[in-house]
Amino acid sequence: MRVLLADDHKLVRDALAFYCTRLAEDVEVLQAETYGEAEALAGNADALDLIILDLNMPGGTGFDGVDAMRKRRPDTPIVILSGSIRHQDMTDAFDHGANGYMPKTLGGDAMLNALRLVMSGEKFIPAALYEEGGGEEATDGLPADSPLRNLTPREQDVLKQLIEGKANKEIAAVLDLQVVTVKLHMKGILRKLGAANRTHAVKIALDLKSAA
Amino acid sequence: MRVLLADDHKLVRDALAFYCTRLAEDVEVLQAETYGEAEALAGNADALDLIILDLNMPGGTGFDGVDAMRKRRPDTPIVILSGSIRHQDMTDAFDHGANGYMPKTLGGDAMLNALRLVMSGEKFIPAALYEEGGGEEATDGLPADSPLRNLTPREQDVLKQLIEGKANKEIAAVLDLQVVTVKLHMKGILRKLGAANRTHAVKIALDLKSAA
DNA sequence: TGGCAGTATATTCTTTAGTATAGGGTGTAT
DNA sequence: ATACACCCTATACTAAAGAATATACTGCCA
Repeated sequence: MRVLLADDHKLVRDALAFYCTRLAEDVEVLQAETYGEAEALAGNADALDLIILDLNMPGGTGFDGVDAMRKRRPDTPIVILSGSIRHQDMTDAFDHGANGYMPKTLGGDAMLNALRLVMSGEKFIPAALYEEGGGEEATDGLPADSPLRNLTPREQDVLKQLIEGKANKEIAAVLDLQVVTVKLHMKGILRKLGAANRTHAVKIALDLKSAA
Repeated sequence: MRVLLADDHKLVRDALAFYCTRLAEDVEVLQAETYGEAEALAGNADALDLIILDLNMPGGTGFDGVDAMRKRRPDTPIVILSGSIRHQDMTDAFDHGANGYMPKTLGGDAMLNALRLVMSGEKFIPAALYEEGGGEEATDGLPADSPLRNLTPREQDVLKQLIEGKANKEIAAVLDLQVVTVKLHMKGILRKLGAANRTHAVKIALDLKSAA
């Protein structure tokens, strides 16, 4: 049995590789540190029984690596590894053809069994995905654990303007601030939402709202 | 290890019991033909590692049997067996505290691995449940007069990446273009959507899509 | 065959976005 | 009283976005 394992953290790779050796009698684990390496390995390897991809790797552009891998290996089960349990990430993963989404918080036995399940042709959907859908809403329509709740009032003001597509200068004019101050709050928003830039922040914020 | 197995069809019970014996070294399977029998067994048995309940048993009134069993055994994983893959049944099952929902169409290996997964503390959610919600759209579902239709194919490619929050450099990498070319298409997008900047364009595009 | 739309690239430029660091002003809770 | 979180501003810098112009290749249509 051959497993392709891609993660930029050596520690995670080692732990995962150890689990993988317990999947069957003879398991060969091919390790990759980047999407590029992973694709190269996937191109060379004769047969693969399982592909494990970390979602956040340097040089990785979201789900493009997943798409590329799915295209290259249409029939090999792909499991997405992720540190987050963001609802959107999970649905995105399955929309991009993944066969499983494994939070790194998953325990060893559960992880092992999840991998077995995927290899037997089923999909592994973490309970968090379902529970999010059935969760109750707070009074203003946002889930209690929404990252949007972590924003300070001023940051929420800025975010509201940002979603309208306004530039920093315009936001500053509306809120009667200096542009530097808008940038300050913007930085807080990007950090708290885990966004790489303002446009990304808009997507994340709208996803969170529509999910609520 | 002790498993409680309730199903009114002897054939199903026998098949399941055989699978259960493969779950571990020494497995004791307690079989029940009705909810009443199952509850009696659950009351007597000292320890149970897994409970498997058929959804449609004579005398069974929907999920009442599940509720009763959950109340009697708050910490034992319960897997619901069902011939149907009705979406409502699945969500109901999880709402009533089930740890898994197994369609009888599930293959042997997959079934075995699903049971293992549940016993390791996770939930087993069949892919059918998710796929119901995440159904794909055959066409893009856009109105014929949508401004999005005025975009050239390449501009739509760029817009798609833009909505993901990607920077020009990243978009260029994904589409195998130079950054200047991305900017070219970007300018076309901004003009055709009447957007002042890329973030504004995302808002407009998402508004148009959600309105469709 | 010439015009046209779409695609792609290069160069140059100005503006905006984003990071970093530093400072000072509120409150409020311990 | 003194931390702490939030808020506002300033300076300085790098990176990215966006505009403008020019060149060039394709396919298509009249």
